[in-house]
Amino acid sequence: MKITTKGRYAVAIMLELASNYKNDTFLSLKDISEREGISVKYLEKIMSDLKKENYFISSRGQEGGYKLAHKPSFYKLGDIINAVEKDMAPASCVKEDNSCPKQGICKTYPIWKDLNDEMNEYLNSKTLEDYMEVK
Amino acid sequence: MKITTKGRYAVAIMLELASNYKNDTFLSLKDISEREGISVKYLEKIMSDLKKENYFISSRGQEGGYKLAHKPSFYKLGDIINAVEKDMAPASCVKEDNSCPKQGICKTYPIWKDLNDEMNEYLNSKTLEDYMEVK
DNA sequence: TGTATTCCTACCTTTTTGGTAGTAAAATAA
DNA sequence: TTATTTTACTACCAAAAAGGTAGGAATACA
Repeated sequence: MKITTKGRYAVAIMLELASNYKNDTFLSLKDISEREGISVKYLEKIMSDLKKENYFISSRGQEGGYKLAHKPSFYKLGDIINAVEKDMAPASCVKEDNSCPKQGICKTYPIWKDLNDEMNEYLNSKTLEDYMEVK
Repeated sequence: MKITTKGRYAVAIMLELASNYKNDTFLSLKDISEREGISVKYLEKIMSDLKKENYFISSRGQEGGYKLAHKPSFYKLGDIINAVEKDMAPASCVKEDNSCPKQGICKTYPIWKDLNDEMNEYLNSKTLEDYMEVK
């Protein structure tokens, strides 16, 4: 039931960028790498997933890097995690494209459904702003 | 973030046994296998994990099988899942034996902590009785 | 006494995780 | 203009976890 490093690192990256939001400067993966102890290469990979959501503005070359495209309160934790994580639901049957043959009969379905709802309610009610460090 | 088949099947098995509780007869893995579509061999493996918790009374041979040692309301979903699942916490840092070097500094810790609390609150507040079919 | 069942220990294949490597493209500082 | 820095993109790979199977021994009952 663990969230993978990808999901956890994605949130860490986004929090770093959120902290830098008011500066309006580009933050490089090298800087994030040093602060978070994650290789630049792995950060790149995670960024490529997050990028699809049009989450940030980037610039190459010296003084380049990333900055958030929106303010921190725009980014829900659930959206960030779902962007990089394959499968967040406790069971695949609670998703829209449920193809389980026991659909409608299964007695455990309500359990995973309720758990999924609990988790989503929490993850969609919180944004980066809620967990930013106060400065 | 998915719960593995082991965790999901464990709950299904326990619900089957809960449904049979009032009969006070032994329910065999063969019967559960047929109803749930899980091989007897895999059921055995899951049972061996659950057994450590002294969850049931068993009998071998003809007319043998398992029955619950306590009434359905005794079994919390969280306990059942934790008995078979290696790691239920969204991140290992929220557990007692946390050995993360960034302990105390990490800005994402509160996120996983809060999520873990939400999940546990739900899973420990529900028992088999809450999800048994009404007959 | 035969059969049905639990019990116990290995083993195995596939998928997922958690990365690394190499190179191209672009932006900027000098 | 040129060297450097940084993002962008594609491939690859090793270790761990998931999801089982296989084979047999022990035991209870009909």
